[in-house]
Amino acid sequence: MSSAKTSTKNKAVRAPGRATIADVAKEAGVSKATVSRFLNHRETLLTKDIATRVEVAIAALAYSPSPMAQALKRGRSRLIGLVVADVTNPFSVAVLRGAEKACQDAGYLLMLFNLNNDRQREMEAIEALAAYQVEGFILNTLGAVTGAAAEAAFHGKPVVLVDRRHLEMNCDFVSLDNLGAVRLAAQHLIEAGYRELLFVSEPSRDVSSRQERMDAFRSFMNTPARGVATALPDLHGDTFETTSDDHAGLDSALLALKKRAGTRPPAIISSNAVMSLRVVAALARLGWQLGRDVGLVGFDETEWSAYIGPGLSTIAQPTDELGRLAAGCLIERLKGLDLPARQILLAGHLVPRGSSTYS
Amino acid sequence: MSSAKTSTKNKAVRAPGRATIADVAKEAGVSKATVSRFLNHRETLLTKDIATRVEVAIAALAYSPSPMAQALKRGRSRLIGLVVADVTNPFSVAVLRGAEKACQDAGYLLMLFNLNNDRQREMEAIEALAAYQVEGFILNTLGAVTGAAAEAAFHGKPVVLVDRRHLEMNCDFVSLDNLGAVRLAAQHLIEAGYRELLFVSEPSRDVSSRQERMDAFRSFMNTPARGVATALPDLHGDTFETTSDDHAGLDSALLALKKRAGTRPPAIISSNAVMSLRVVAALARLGWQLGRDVGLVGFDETEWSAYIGPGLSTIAQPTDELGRLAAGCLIERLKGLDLPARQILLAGHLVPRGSSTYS
DNA sequence: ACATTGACTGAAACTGGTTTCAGAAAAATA
DNA sequence: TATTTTTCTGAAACCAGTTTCAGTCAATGT
Repeated sequence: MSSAKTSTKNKAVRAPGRATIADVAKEAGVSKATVSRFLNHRETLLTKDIATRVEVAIAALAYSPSPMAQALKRGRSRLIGLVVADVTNPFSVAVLRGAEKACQDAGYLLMLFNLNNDRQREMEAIEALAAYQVEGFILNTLGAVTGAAAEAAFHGKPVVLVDRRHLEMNCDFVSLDNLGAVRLAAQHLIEAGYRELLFVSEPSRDVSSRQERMDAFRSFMNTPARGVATALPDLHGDTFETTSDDHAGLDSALLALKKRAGTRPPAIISSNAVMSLRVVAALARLGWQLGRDVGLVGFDETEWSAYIGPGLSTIAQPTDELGRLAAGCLIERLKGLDLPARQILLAGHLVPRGSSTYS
Repeated sequence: MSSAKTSTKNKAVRAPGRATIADVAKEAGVSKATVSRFLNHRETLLTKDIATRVEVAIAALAYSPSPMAQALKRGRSRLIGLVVADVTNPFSVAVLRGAEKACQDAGYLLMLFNLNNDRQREMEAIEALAAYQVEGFILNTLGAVTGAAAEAAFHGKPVVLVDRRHLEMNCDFVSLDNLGAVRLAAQHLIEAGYRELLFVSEPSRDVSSRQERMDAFRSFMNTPARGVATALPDLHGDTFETTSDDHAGLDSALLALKKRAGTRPPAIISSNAVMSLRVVAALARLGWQLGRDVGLVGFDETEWSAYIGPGLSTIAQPTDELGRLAAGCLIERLKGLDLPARQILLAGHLVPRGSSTYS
């Protein structure tokens, strides 16, 4: 048994690459199977003597098993695929961050794919990630991959949708409670004294969260009993969608809003941070003062919200929590729990600032 | 030869998972080796007849090879590891985006690891990525992994540093031309009429870009001949470092600055977007008006820069280009080119706005 | 003291590819 | 036509692990 000891050091030369399980086995004078057992079942089914021998060998060679090889045999790669429509969106990044943290804690690594808002790339992304045997997907996308194609690509692997739901897909969904959030924003503006409201959004087609927010706004404005404000005959709301290049359209929509409002300043709800900035830019073009000439509440709290003009009132989303929950849902399923599809809606909260102060 | 045709359809049942090379081989009535040859050398060394048979089989089974298995055998995984100190930093995200694009174009996928500014995690990150056989690293980190440990972890794989250089590492480095950028900012403020300058930065220890910017500022202020302004006896500059929780410290530094400046408004250069916001917050606490009471030029152009107060003057970094170049450098090396370590410094440009208008 | 049981361990097969090696068929040469 | 060469293909080994299977050995039962 001590004959192996003689040749302890003369084969550590294998220049490149890392030590393999075979190296460890040789070093410890045992079989690959035993080393593998040590790795996976260490306490049970291994003699203390041999276990320590393997342990020493592993330490000596600084061995760590190749996840690639493990993935190949087990089919489990400890990888989670994250597809984001647009990394530039601070919301996406915040979610990404939460998800990344949860994954790290659970021993998973994230593979990232950014679509750059290109629908074409969605299928590509999912296939690329699937090829790498990711065990599950977190999707914040346009939903271009549906039906049979999706089934094939996901191949039974769990999927969690964040912020944007795809109706055809029966899977977990984690998002802001858009209905409640819109109500929060509208209620706040009404209580602040504004009567003429406009909800502005980027094109809502194919993006469920935008649709939900617009629908929620319309429904809120049409409901006779509006909480605190039951009898406000002069209250009126409208919605407006605009693409990122159509400055003129946005400007004229705002002018029309002003005209409708008469002497009283109107107010705007913008559907996300990108949209908020576009509104702020439009107001700058028109020479209107935020808060004085027009009220504004924007979805998405950011680090800069407080410093735009008199401070931008926002609906803050629990982004970190959303990301963590998304990853959490996925990991639960990866542990084998066979739950029905869940919808998790988290409440947002209002951060009132100068932009929604009627004066 | 046509006997194989009879059993074309009866084994397509293998419920889960994707088709393997063995399936394709069976379907086409050839060996795995032949299929592999088709995949890798299609034109050469394969009869036209057989090639088409394989091609058809591949199409029929919607086969695509497993990158995992390929990685295992070849040692090449088509994966690039990206380690970011802090995904919340818009600069990091912008770089990430550029890098991701370049990687996609070259057929690589990014594996992302976020350190959340935790030095401890850096080694962890690199080892995790190395375990997955990433072919190279793009690092925007604290540089906690050095010397022998680094050698072992990187194992000869190419590394590109972005924005933050680690002196001990001899590898490609892509960054803003900090010297030029600082000069741009300072020159601009001086020309605008400011005479008392303060460079504020987050703690510069271990972050080369912050050090370089501070050094550049000091050296610029000490140089007798300052371009346009040769004889400005009242010109004076100072630097200040502050942690993110020390509001009071920043406030008093600004008060001291104001005192030094006397009747004339002083000006500030902030070393990145995060710092800019902290300065803006401090100014809000002190009740000072940006531009009127104090000038400000901040590093990093963002979507919101234009809307902070009278508009925040910035030094815009070519972030997208930085990311693309970083990935590009790496991919070049992966193609086998054996170049010496390069330093690529890109010029920033000034975006003047209201915050640096002396009035 | 002998049979049976149980606990450990190693050899070998397997994951899904690539590559070497050697053999068969076809083409080129004598 | 016989021999050599070339071209193409398949069997098998390999990558780095896991898992099954069968066998060794000591401990227990009778």
